[in-house]
Amino acid sequence: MGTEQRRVTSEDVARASGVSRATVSYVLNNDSRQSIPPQTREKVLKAAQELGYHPFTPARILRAGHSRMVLVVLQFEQVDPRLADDLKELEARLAAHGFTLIWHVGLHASSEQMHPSANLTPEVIISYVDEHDPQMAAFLRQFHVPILPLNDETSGLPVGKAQVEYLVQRNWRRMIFAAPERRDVQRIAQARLEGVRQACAEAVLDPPIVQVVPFSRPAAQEAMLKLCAQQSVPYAICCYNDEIAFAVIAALTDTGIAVPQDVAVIGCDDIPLAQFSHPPLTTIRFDITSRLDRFVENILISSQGKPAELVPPISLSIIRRVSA
Amino acid sequence: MGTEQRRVTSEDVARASGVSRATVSYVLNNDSRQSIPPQTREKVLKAAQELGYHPFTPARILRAGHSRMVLVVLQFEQVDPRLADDLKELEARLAAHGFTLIWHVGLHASSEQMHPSANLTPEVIISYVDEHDPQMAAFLRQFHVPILPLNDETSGLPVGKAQVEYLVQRNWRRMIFAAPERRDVQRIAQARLEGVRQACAEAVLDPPIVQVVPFSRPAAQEAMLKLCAQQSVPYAICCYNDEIAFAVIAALTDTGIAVPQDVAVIGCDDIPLAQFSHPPLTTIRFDITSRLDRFVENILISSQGKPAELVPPISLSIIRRVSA
DNA sequence: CTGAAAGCGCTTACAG
DNA sequence: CTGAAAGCGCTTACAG
Repeated sequence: MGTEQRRVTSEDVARASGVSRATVSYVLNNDSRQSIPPQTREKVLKAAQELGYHPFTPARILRAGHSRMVLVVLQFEQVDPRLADDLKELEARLAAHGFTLIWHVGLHASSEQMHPSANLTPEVIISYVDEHDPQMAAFLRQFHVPILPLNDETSGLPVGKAQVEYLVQRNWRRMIFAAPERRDVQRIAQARLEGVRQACAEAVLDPPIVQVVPFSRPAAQEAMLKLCAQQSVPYAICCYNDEIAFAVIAALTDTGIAVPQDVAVIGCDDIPLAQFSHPPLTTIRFDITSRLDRFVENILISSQGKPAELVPPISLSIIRRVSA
Repeated sequence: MGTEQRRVTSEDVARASGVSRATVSYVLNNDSRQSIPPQTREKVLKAAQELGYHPFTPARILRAGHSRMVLVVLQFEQVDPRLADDLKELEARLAAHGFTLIWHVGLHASSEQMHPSANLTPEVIISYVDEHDPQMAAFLRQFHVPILPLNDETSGLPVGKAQVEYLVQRNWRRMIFAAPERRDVQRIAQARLEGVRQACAEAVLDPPIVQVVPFSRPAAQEAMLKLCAQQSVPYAICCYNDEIAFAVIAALTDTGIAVPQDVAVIGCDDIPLAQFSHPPLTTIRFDITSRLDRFVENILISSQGKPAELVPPISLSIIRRVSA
């Protein structure tokens, strides 16, 4: 909308079709409590069409008092294709209740500061981010609406456990945890590491060695060299996620260590490229869909200002390929 | 906001601090044309704080007549980390002009239908999608605001050309184009292929063989086998993008063909994982940043309803690694 | 069946 | 310096 041309309003449509604004609204919203004669209806529809009228959303929201918008907040790095299926499903179910899904994709910390509520008016926030990060928490809070975490703590611990349990079952006895450098995922990384720790303890293994793996090929190789110095093969590496697993495998290859003969590597997320790694990556996949029913219920409950119920934990499955 | 509790309004703040709504607004918006005594200012600020007041955005927008929002529309699959840098930069520059960046991430065709303007009120749309797709075009049009394509046609042709020129320079004479199956990128894929064609013609080479590469490891290998049947090494493969390149390299490896000794592979995008492929992937990187100045200008111009100017083409650079 | 009117919450001329 | 009032565009009781 430019500064120049005035907005087309329902007033304009009313005038053009010779009825009142009320009637225009009734027709355009298909109000079932009114019985508008087909003739009038036609006139209104035609005028609206010709004038290119479309209701101005902010006025609608102001009148209604609610936006029927649900905001998904995530970090840029979290947008991976796996998520798409879940969000598609969520979007469809929400739509059935008249809600619409919108996004805030966090680019970096400072940008969160600048968005004064991003001019958005969601009724509920679905958070994929770490709400325990103070900056992020402040960002989420400024919307003054209920916040529903989708990836809660429960997705951390079980991942580490599942990785180790799979590896132990296949007779690997020495566990390494490949940690990321990225600061924004440290919390979830810690949770996964804790899962690895617990599973090691339960299997009566030594505690895992933690190795940070930088996300550049030379630096990753250097890290692996350091690891080799303190630990001889065979051992298994539980990676924070699939991207770290790619870095680990590349570094091992560069170092001349055979995967999975000498060292097993397991990732997490099952990104689309996982099948194309060399060797193909064994990894863990989340199944969020199973939690969606309860989750949608929670959104509806939250939008009415009532407290949401607990959501059952995410279920995991192992995608077995070659690397472990 | 629940059905239960009433929204806290500037009226409430005014009452609590014993001033008028006008004064509340002046204080909270730091209106420089008014000189409010510090005492009054304090009172208002304190009351607002205590009541947890925050202005209701839709009312603000209705009053102002504009939202100062810019909507970025892209497909889920297009959200890759490379984009983050560009959008960060764009966001920062827009913020300097009082504009805020919001997102619509398209999940699938049908979902576009359901979003009746997604309840959003952007002033300008930045489109990363294929506006020539009728469905997408309809979706974009329903916002009734100017649409600025960021990835225009110019990003297609030059990519294919750059790939071939690099390969020719390194003495590869036989070109293959590895095309994606995904329907949503066919248009841009065609443009890149056309670039490959033109560059081949210019270098007086045979026209490229087009090979569609499915995105699953066995299917990709099958495709490569088919290719091998009609073309013996050496040849070079220009991939639609890096993900296809991963699939191609995996398939070649499975087939026992050496990269880059027998076959060269070049991608496009320089995704973060490109460095970790086996062998490390040679690819092409976009530099959108250089176009950003003009682009931001266009956004400002468009928001005033004036026609935008042409944006200079994206510049490309080769990221040379091992695969080509 | 249709229209005049109120009101959602905000900002900003305008009058004092 | 401060307040009463208008108006952004919409929907929906309410009166006819």
